[in-house]
Amino acid sequence: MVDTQDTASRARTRQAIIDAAIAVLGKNLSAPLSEVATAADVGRTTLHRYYPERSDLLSAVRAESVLRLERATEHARLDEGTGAEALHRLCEEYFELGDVLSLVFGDPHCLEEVDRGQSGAEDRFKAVVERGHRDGSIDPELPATWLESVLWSQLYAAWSYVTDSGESRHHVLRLMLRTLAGAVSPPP
Amino acid sequence: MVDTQDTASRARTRQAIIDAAIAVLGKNLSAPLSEVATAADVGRTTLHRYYPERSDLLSAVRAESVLRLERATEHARLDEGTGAEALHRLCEEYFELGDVLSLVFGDPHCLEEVDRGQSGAEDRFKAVVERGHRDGSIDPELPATWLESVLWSQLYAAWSYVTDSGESRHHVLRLMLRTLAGAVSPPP
DNA sequence: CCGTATTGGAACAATCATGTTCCACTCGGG
DNA sequence: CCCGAGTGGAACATGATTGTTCCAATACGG
Repeated sequence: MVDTQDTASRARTRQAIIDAAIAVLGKNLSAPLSEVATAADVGRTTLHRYYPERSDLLSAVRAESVLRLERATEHARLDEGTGAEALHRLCEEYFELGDVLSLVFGDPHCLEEVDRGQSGAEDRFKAVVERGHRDGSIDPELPATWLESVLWSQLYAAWSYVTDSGESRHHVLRLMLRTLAGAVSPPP
Repeated sequence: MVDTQDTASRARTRQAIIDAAIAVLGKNLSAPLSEVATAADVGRTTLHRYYPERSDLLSAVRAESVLRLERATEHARLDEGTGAEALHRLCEEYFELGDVLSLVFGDPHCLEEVDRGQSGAEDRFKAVVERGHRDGSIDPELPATWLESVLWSQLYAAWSYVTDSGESRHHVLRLMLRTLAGAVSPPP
């Protein structure tokens, strides 16, 4: 924290470390730091230079995840169309985050962080669901908190399915959007 | 393995260890053995007496999980009614397994184990889904492998929701069965 | 081309989970 | 009541991960 300034070179290294950390720690949150270093194509010494303690790296990784989630949420334009349509777009955007999904899903602390970091993320989600309840696109018996769980678990399931079933991202995204649409829509 | 016999007392201790291990390792697969021992209300020494190495404990825990899954599967009477009804019953039964869900979901090795242990578990599941495709109760665009992912992720989400939202098991089960029913049924 | 910034490797201490051994305690069945 | 099965605690060795230090090599900008 001594110098907030990063030269171009340092910025690149720092980003490489974060990216590698998201990938490695996403698969296994208690993976050794040496693995992260290797994945980042960086010496373990260098890693410690940028993030002296493991917890520092974790904080940075969580912050980066929050950042990407915020951007994705913006892209989803949550206040347009029906509630269900908004959820649909939100899933499309989140799905693109790839490894971040595994990380956020596997790290209990991370979701709390998202709610604190992103101003009122939880409230915004709740608002979307309740709009869906009113406009008839979302089953009113399903509370926002439960749908949040469903959304995250499906995203995680879909991303895992991509990585270890070999199906194309696009195809799996279609599958997930279909099951999710069915899950939230009111029964006929 | 010297004596396959357990006295009543040893059997009780062994079971306490397994139960504690399922609970603790379900929350965190790389939790230290001392935590398992504490949760089982047993000395670390005793734990090592029953399961000399960590891998021995893991094997035993996986075996117990497979056993419980087998029993639950039997109770579900997979060959009765429509495919969707069979899935519905399967979820009800699996949901009762509680902590086992977290464990199986969090341990990649465990599901493979289930498939090897339980004779053709994967095939039986596939058969149910395909029956559902034919009888019109399950959307034919959703392959069995994807539905298996959805089922497990929803079970995990539901169980987590119970443990850290405080809602009653029964209520959450209802929520889950509703979202799952919507997810698998063909679109109107 | 020079000098500084950045890096990677080696060697080290500290910590923690694991696995082992030994011994004293106690609980329960005969 | 007594004896053995079962247990728990303490102490120890080991290996892996973490965090630190120092130094030589290299890359990069001026």
